[in-house]
Amino acid sequence: MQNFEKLLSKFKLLLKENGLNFTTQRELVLKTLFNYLGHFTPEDLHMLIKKNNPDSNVGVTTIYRTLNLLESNHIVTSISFGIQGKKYELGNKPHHDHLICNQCGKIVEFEDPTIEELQEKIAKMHDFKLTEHIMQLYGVCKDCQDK
Amino acid sequence: MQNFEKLLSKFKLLLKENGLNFTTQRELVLKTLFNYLGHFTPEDLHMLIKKNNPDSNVGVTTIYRTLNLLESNHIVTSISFGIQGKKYELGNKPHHDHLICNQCGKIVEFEDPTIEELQEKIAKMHDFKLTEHIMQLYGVCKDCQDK
DNA sequence: CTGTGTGCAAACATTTTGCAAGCAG
DNA sequence: CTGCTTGCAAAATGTTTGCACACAG
Repeated sequence: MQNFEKLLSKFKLLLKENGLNFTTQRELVLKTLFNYLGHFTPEDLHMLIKKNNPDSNVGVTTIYRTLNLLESNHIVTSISFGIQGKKYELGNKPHHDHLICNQCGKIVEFEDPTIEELQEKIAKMHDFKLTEHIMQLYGVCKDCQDK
Repeated sequence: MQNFEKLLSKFKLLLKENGLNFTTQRELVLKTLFNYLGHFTPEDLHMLIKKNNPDSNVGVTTIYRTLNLLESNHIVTSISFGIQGKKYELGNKPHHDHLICNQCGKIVEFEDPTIEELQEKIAKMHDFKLTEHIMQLYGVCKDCQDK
């Protein structure tokens, strides 16, 4: 999912299938997530949208509702980042986990197939059928260590 | 840290060192955490304490304040369990992670040194100095699969 | 037109804070 | 006594809901 048009079509299709309408607000949320690839709280998104679209008038409520809608359709993913709160990211990347800097809040993504395998093994040992997992490494990034 | 007396002494010492007082409420919180080893939200604890000590009168506020105090002294640890919210557990066990059942909410603890090593390796690759990490595997436990 | 979507305000749930009164040392 | 602690009520957050109006199809 490299370009916005594709993503938008997918979203429109999903809406249609569920008898929902395509609206400016919903498009704005999706577009903002796409343009500022990253991790946002609903409030972050709200402010970003307002800043970039001063003429539009999108309420926080709509952000929450749209994010829930997008999440249940697996277009975005939500993750809880401790003190930073619950954040959303566009779910168009392969599965990955996060490294978080305690000082500046920077979030770095990484993948590690070996860990994924180990997780499966552990789940099996305890007779769990795994559905998802969260792995977050907290620490201090290079930049902050140098300060 | 296998018995309550030891834990209590440690706590009292800590209080003294910081010029804080030892009070019934603080003891109750610690005792409850010790007696019901598990994972509790502040509200869980509040209710447990009230139920087991009908004569005492401990406010939610105190629970929060005491948990923060215990956490900053590394006597308890807090973990965010997604929809289940933030929970606290006594920090007297070696480091471990959690398997959580999406259906019944059961929480199973496990350890895996290999994963710990891999996490260190990943942190190093990204020039992070690791301070802590969170790993939670969500799935369906044996009991719930059988239903 | 009809039904879905929206913003607003109010309701909620959870956690924090200000304060006067209550205990520990 | 002195000052740390407490419970209460109020405030602060973050999120959800009810409702009348607005808009998409």
